[in-house]
Formats: sequence, structure tokens, C-alpha cells
Amino acid sequence: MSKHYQAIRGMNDILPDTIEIWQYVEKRAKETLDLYGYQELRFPIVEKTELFSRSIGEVTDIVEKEMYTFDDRNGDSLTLRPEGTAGCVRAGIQNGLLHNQVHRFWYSGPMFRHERPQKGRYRQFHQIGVEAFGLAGPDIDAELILLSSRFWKALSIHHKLSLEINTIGSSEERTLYKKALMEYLQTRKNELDEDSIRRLDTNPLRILDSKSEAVQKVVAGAPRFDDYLGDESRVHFRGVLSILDTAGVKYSINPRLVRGLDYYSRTVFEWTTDELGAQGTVCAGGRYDMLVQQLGGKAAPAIGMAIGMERLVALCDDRAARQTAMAPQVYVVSIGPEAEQTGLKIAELLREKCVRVVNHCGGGSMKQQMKQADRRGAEYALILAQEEMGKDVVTVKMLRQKSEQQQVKIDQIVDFISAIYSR
RNA sequence: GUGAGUGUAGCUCAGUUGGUUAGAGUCCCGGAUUGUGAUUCCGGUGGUCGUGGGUUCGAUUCCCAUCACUCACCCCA
Repeated sequence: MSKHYQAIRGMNDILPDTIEIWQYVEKRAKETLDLYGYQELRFPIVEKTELFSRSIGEVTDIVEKEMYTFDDRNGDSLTLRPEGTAGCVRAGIQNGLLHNQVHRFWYSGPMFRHERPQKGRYRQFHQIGVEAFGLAGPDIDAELILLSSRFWKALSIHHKLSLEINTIGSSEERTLYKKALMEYLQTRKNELDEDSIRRLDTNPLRILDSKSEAVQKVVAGAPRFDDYLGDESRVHFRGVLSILDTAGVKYSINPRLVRGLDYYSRTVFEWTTDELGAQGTVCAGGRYDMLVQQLGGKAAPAIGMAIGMERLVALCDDRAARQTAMAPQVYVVSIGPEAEQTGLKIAELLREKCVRVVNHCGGGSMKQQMKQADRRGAEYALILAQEEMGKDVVTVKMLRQKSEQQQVKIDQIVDFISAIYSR
């Protein structure tokens, strides 16, 4: 046991049993994204380390201690992507897609962060990322939220999620506010807990969100971000909310909602659930108007969101997913070399007619083969053995309900079965 | 990185106040059913009790260390 190889901590195998739910979720995702005209994009899992440290922020936890970083053979520092936006923007710039253009993109795939695993948090996890470039108005912010909301409905988990939204203003407004906040907190430093004191230097905004009651008392008297918000940011935020109101999307404004990554500005939002323990954020996003320019492109407004697949899958009812499962329609049971050959031929002809057929391989008794047919969830067993070979027939047995099995001439069996499955 | 909990058959779990052959269900294989699955009945395969060390006449059980998993903190999707 201990000598067996084990998967890397926090990196999971997804087996056929649960892959059904993944495929169901992925299918609904693509359908929804198609409805809004978002185009899929694929880019590498590895990028230059600098791309991530510059875009995510040097002093964030992700960059400081969570990245899988290694040296390439030529000495370049490379990193397994901890999130998708940086790579997406890099790909967009490199291929000239973000120059005075409007684009709506999505992508999906694994991300890597070296964190202590727990429920809903893994070292290799999967995200669906959605990004829109070249649009500055509140309408695109709202569109992303509407899109996500429609996605939850498509998965029938709408009732399990609630939307929190906030604005964190422009980076100038945030810098001013951060300074005021830090000055205030310094004066009451002795009332803060250890975590909060550490955050004073790294991420003071996070202190607003502290779970400690004592810290919350301090926070209550802190300067309010609202007072630092400029007119443009204010109007933008109101614009987003008004579209959500018109569309009937419920939300709650959470003034303490702060995103962890440096590049966010203005609108930020999160869809959360209380069914997943401590990691309740299923989808989160926000605007990042400065990032494209910061990474060397021509300045372009942008907004994006990321959906955590593992968390989403955990929320989905697996019964819904199983309805789309692809059990074989026909299982071919054959005994003897002649029957095996005939069975193989019939299986191929049926596949020609788009019938899903599993051909029993490896021989064995009829009992064993029938057992496998049942196991695989097949609807029909086609039995070919000595008796059938002598009479040029195939025995057709319905496995999912009680009915008399019947024999069909070999030259008619393909039409017989494909007639059942043609609509 | 910090803390708590849990490691017994492929899987889900009992159990041993420290005592000689470690149990059940499930799965797999065989038989009842020499050509028929799912149900039922009978039998069988399968375990260095996570790993290493200590205490003891004797450790799966107690102690220490270590590894893994789980949950929470932190952080985040």
C-alpha cells in the first residue's frame, strides 16, 4: 500500500463515475456561453513566472507562496498557471486581438495553487473563465452576471446560490482609501488580532472582512470607502445595479467584498453557497481595466469571472447528470470463434447506424458475458452461440424490462435494432 | 504555513479494557441453474490492522515519530 504511487497531494483523479457530472456541467456551460456569443480560447498551462507575479500582484498570497514555479532548461522561470486571466490577456495581446476590439472569450482547464487542501479547495483545480474585452460600460458587467445566473438555472442550482456585489473604485480611489484606512487602523493597532496586524502591510482592505468580533468593532469606526468613490465609479456601479434590477436578478451589496487579486477595479462580485462549508464561493469576478495596458497591450477595459468546477460539480444533483449518461444500447454476447466474428461484424454495422454497442471481449461463459451486459447498463443483449449459428439467427434479449426474448435472422438484425433507435 | 480528527480486505465499516485462527456488508470468482444478467441461497479468493521505532512475556490495541486523508484557520474558484 505505502509502496504504491500516490497522486500528488491535492490533485485528484476524476473517475468515470463522477465524470458524468463534469460532462453535464461542461455541456450546459458551453450551451449558455454560446447563447451569449462567447468564443472559446485555449492557451498554455505554463507561462513565464513574471506574467503572473506582475498581473496578480507581488504581495498576494498566490504569488508569495502558492505558485508552482520551476526553472526551464534554459534558466527561464516558469509557473503553472494559478489562474486564467493573465494567460488569456497575454494570448489576446500577443495575437493582436485586444487592439481597439471587442471580444468575448471563455476557456476552461486546470489551475494550480500550492495551498493546504480542504473541501472545495485543491492544488489542481478546474475553472471555467469568462472574459470580455474592449467594453467599458456597466452593461457588460451586468451581462456577465446575467450569463452566470442563466447558467445556474440551466443546472437547476439557482436556488442554492446568492449574489454579492460591490465596487472597489478605480485604483487611484482605492489607493487614497487604503492610505486613510491604514492611518486609522494604525491608531488602533493594539486592538487588532495577529492576522489583521499582518494584513496592515499586505492587504488592509481584507481587515474589513475579518471574522473577529473585536476587529469588527474597530472596523465599525473606520473611514468608509463610499466617501472616496468618485462620480464615475459611482455612476458605473449604479448602472450595473439598475440593469440587474430590470433583469430581476437578486443581489446584496456587500461593502466588505474585496477581491484578492491586485488587478481588479470597480465592479466585483461573487456567487456563494452555504452548502460547501468554508469554501462557498462558486464563481467570482470583477472588472480589470488596467491589466491589458499593464501587460504591454494598448489600454483596453475588461471584465472577467471564474467559475470553480469542483465546487460547482459538488453542488449539482448527480441524478440530473445521470440522465445524460451514455450507457450502451446494445451488448454483444458471443460464444465460439464463428459467433465472435459474426458478432463483431454486426457490432460494426450497428455503429454505422449510430447505435452504441459494446462488444464483449475476452470470451468467457454466457453467464459471465450476460453479467457484464447488465453491469454496463446495456438495454439489449444480442446473443450469438452455437444454436444461433446453426439457425442463422441472433437472440435479442431486453435487459431493462421483462419481455420474451426473440430470435431475429442475422441479415435482418441491423435493421431490427436500428429501427428501435431511429427517431 | 497553523490546528483538530481519522488511517483495519479493492470499496464502506465493525472489533480488540493488550492475549494465541482479525469480522461483516459489498465487490470479484465458483456452484445451485452443463445457453441467460439484475433477485435468492451456498461456498471460495482477498489483510504485513498506514509506515517506522518504543514499552511489554506478548502490540492491530498503549506511547513517540512519520506519512496520507478529512475538516477548519489563512487564502481563494
